[in-house]
Amino acid sequence: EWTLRNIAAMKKTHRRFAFSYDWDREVSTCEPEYYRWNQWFFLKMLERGLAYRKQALLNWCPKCATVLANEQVVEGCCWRHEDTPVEQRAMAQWFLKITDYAERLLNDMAKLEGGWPERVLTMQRNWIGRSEGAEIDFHLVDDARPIRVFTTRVDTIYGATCVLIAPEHPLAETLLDAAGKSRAKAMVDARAGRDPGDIEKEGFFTGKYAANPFSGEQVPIWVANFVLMGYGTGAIMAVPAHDERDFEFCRKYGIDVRPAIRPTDGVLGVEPGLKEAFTDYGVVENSGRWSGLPSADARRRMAEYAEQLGFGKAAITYRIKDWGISRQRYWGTPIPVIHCPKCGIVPVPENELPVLLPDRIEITGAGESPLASVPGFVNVTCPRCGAAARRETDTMDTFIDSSWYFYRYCDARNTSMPFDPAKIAYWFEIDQYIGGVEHAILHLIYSRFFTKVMHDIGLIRNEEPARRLFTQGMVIAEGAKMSKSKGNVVGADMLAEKLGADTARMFVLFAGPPEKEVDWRTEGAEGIYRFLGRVYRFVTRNTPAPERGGASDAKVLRKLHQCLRKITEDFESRWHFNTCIASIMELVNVLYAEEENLSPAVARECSEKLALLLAPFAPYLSQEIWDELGGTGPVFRQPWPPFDPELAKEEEAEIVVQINGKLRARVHAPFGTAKERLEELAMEKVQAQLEGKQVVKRITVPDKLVNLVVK
RNA sequence: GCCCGGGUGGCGAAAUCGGCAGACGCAGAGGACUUAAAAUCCUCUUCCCGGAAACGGGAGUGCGGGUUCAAGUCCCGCCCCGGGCACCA
Repeated sequence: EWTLRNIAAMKKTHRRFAFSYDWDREVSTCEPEYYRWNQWFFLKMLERGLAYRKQALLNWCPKCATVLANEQVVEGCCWRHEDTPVEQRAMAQWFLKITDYAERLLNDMAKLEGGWPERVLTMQRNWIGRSEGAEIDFHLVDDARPIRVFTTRVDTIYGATCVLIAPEHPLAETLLDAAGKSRAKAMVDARAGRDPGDIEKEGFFTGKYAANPFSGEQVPIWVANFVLMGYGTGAIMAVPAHDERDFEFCRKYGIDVRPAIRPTDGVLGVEPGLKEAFTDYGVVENSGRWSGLPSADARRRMAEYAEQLGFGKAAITYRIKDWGISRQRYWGTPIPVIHCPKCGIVPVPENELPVLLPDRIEITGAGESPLASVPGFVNVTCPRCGAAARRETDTMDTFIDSSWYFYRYCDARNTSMPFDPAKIAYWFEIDQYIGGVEHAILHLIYSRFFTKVMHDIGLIRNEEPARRLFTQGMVIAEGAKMSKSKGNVVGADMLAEKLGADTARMFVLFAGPPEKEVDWRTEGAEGIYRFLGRVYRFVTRNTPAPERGGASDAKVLRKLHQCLRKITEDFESRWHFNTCIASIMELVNVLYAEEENLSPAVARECSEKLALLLAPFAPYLSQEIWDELGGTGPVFRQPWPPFDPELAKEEEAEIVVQINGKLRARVHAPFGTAKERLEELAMEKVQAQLEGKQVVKRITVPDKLVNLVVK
């Protein structure tokens, strides 16, 4: 940060530089003041209908004894306990309506293009999962009740040969007999915690029929285990001829496969020759008045038609679901509401915030929040009617804390607001944010959501938190990601203990570019230790520097300024600190080689610059050297040293001479030597190899290369 | 299955815009210093062929093609590894 600030100041470009570090080490999110503002935000959202409570099937981690958000379930397991499958539990829980923001979260990604890694944007796009289609009502033949299905391909509706509902679909309750219900229940249970790819498609006929509103045709209604209640309407029309999953299902149960789309340049597939579903767009066929239309037109017009006749409409479905924030943990911000038997859900008045955690509690892990067993916390009076009431005992997901901590940074001691909007207007957006990819669809989507909510409340002007995002690679130790929560960070600590913090830090930076994943090995660390020793020895034996001739001064100064240039440029752009360190090593190697011919002034200059160059990588040694040299104060108070492009310039250009693209020789010439002269020099040099050949073409890149094409 | 990354010496890696492949470091070999060892300093270290050596020649960036005077880098087709998403209708 010191280096970047200084470079920015030097170039007078970036006026502001804000950096974010791991939040739970910086702003303390478990302080009463932080709770207060978490709760304040929650109440604002409640006011706006963005926070709500509902009974739902939720992901439950038995180890954490709490529910989790969808984003926190990884391959059917808890994100903190990767081998513990989550269970489904029906509970009343608090949600934040992130789905209201799905469209904006998606559209505003255009602003992040270029500044955020494409990978992260793609992951968010997939997670939001916008899908355009139509909702269409099929009607029960018996009593005309509608079954609403979602489809992206209305154009295939004449090929629908059955309607499939999810086993937990509300209609199942009324359509099925006792045996059917228990089969449906078994399907739901069999699905829990398993990889969907491993589950075979299964279903059974409900005995009922529904009418296709377009064709009037009556098709059977089946319960199918691969239809998800949580997506779309929980019911689909199966078009086996044009959907792979439907095809597999219908073939298995002998349900009709009937084509309704033909390839644009082909013919309609006809039974029984159909071996697989044709899922591309094409031309609508066998579909009454719609036949002959291209798929894209039919999709649009059929949705409009359904809307006119009142049995459907164009619809957009998102994969993202509302953010479940209730946790049955002790450690978290209490959700500031009171349940009154008369008034229902009553928000805690703002002047009573923050609601704090009780001190003495017992953690039972019994499935209810630990707070529920503290009568002094639970038993309250309703702020509205004064009747005896119960305080909400769930606490908030800690991802709430991390969603806005970086705003709090700018005004951490404010006690009348979460922060002063004027300060945020000055600092934000964040110029550069740094974090791991593992947060692509967790923290990085939540904090974008929070930013938009705060914008809508009128607190901030920016609609995105960070202009640029850098995702550092993970450190892998014994095949597992190194992390605080896993507690396997010992490698780095032990290295620091053995070879010092400077060596440990520099070794990690030297291992590879920061965006790349690294396997944790300590084998090369001695090399860094040795290098730091070499630096220290050079400085100490040259302070004061002995009187010597300066024959190598120019050469050494050139290397020094090349190194300064390299690091300055790299800090501004790529952050490839491994090559920065390599270039300091090169400099030190030159210093060792040329030491005997170094004037005292240049030796001194190099020592000073080494202290500054090393400061970002090895701060302790750097300060040590700085003191040794008689420098005052912290080395970090010094400005970053500018490089002199003139001094960094090579004396002469080295010109590569190629024959037919193969390296044959090198010649030296002053920079800017004319093309003709370079070619002359090159021909001269490789004369022997041109014997008996004819030069048909000459390609010359000034100051770089001459390529002779010969026959 | 779909969408991203990536594949370069014994190892970590470098080559930033199509222009010297392997910088820098680890490991290894040899030498200097030392009674000796450690530490330090110096030299060598992609592979193959020739040479006592200096050096010379050839091959080479996962595989097969292509574009170009010139390809690790661009294009087409494969293989392998890592990550993300995944009965999302």
